[in-house]
Amino acid sequence: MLDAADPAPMNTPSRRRFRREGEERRRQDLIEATLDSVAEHGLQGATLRTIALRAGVTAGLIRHYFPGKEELLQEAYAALMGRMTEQAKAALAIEDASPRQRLAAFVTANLNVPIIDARVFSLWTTFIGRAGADASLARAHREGYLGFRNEVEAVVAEVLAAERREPDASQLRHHAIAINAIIDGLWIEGCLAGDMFAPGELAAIGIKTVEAELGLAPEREDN
Amino acid sequence: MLDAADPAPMNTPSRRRFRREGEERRRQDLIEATLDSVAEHGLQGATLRTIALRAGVTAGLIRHYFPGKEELLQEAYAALMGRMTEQAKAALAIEDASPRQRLAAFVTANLNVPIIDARVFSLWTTFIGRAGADASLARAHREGYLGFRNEVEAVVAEVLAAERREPDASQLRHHAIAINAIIDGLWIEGCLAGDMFAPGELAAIGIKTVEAELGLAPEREDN
DNA sequence: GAGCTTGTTGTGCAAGTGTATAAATAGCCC
DNA sequence: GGGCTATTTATACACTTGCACAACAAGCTC
Repeated sequence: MLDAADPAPMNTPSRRRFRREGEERRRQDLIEATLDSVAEHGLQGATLRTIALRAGVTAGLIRHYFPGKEELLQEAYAALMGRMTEQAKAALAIEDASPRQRLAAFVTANLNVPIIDARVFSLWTTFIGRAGADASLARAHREGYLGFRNEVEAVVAEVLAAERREPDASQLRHHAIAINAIIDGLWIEGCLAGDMFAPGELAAIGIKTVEAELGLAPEREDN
Repeated sequence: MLDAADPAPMNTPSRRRFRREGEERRRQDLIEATLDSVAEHGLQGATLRTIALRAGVTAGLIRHYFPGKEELLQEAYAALMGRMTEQAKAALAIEDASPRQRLAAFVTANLNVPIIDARVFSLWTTFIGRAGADASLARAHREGYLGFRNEVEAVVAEVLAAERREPDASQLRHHAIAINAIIDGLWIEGCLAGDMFAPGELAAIGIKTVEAELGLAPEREDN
């Protein structure tokens, strides 16, 4: 049971067998393994050896694709951010829908899987927590946030225009900030304690709250 | 200028001088040093030596007050949570005010310093990020969150009662979840990019959004 | 298939980690 | 002031970490 590392019975010094993967494939695998490691045990658990093990290679290989651990983490964070904003924006791109429907679809998309996901949340917190200290991280976040908020602001403008309302720039900005906050806040609640909410409940609350913020007449119901 | 660590000119093997502080004081200092270290460099940077240096003692002393690093971190987290919920609830305790005023004061308090603070946010993210993996952390958070939400729900009930409204339990719950999300979301935006908002702007948006969610008539203004 | 390139492994190392423990001294009690 | 005790320092140790580098073999080219 002990020392089961040697398949050959004799003193074969045989190395581990391996395959040469394409460069892009390896980088992708390493980045994914990095995200997995960070999500599971935080930055602490993301050691080169852990990452390599998860990617099915040995630690030394990482240095062949990345100058150092720091760069690997940065690329992993960039990949994460890219995926998140891409998914969020995709929800806005539905065709043949009224502005109000598109806004509702946007809220719904952001308050269900796969956006509501404990793994993504864990990654977000570990990286974003360092934004206060790391300037490049802070800038990356700010750009992503502003991009997101501008998307929201654009839809809000369409929704209000369809309602014959004419908000000025300041009001639009306030609406966008508020709606962004509603989505973020509900997203956190869902990620941290998804089992406390019925399926679709967060999305329903989100839509109702957003429409109240914009002063849209509710479909029906009182109080 | 270099090697100024030895006050005695000769080969004195003199140990570092020290003072015996009270037990409670030392524990408090160590916990504070821990929070500072975590806030500044994350869990990675919070080594026993770093913490001890910040607390003005040597690393070995920590083991005299805490069984191990794990326990020190747990106590530090508990202290942080306690302080946060205490501050938040204190804002609700103002006397001689209408329910609506108390709610507004609550929102305002949570969207200004010292609640909006990059250091606290950094601490929150580093600890909460591990809630997905660490069960005790998750439970601690859930209790704090539910306590907070129940406070909100109680004020909401008072506000609506003062308006002669009679929401049922489900509606109350939805309002509390939504308001909680609004505060959390705006809190994050303020912590991450406080300089993007004018002083008091977040609080103003928060109050407006919360009152819209509850269907309270705005003081004045349109659109 | 021989040979070459380079992706990949394995080992080594210095720095740093948490923990254990012995030595020293600060400050109280008499 | 002398002696005791527990706080505090200092050192040691086993272990992990990121990184450097030499050896190796996978798979292409001819």
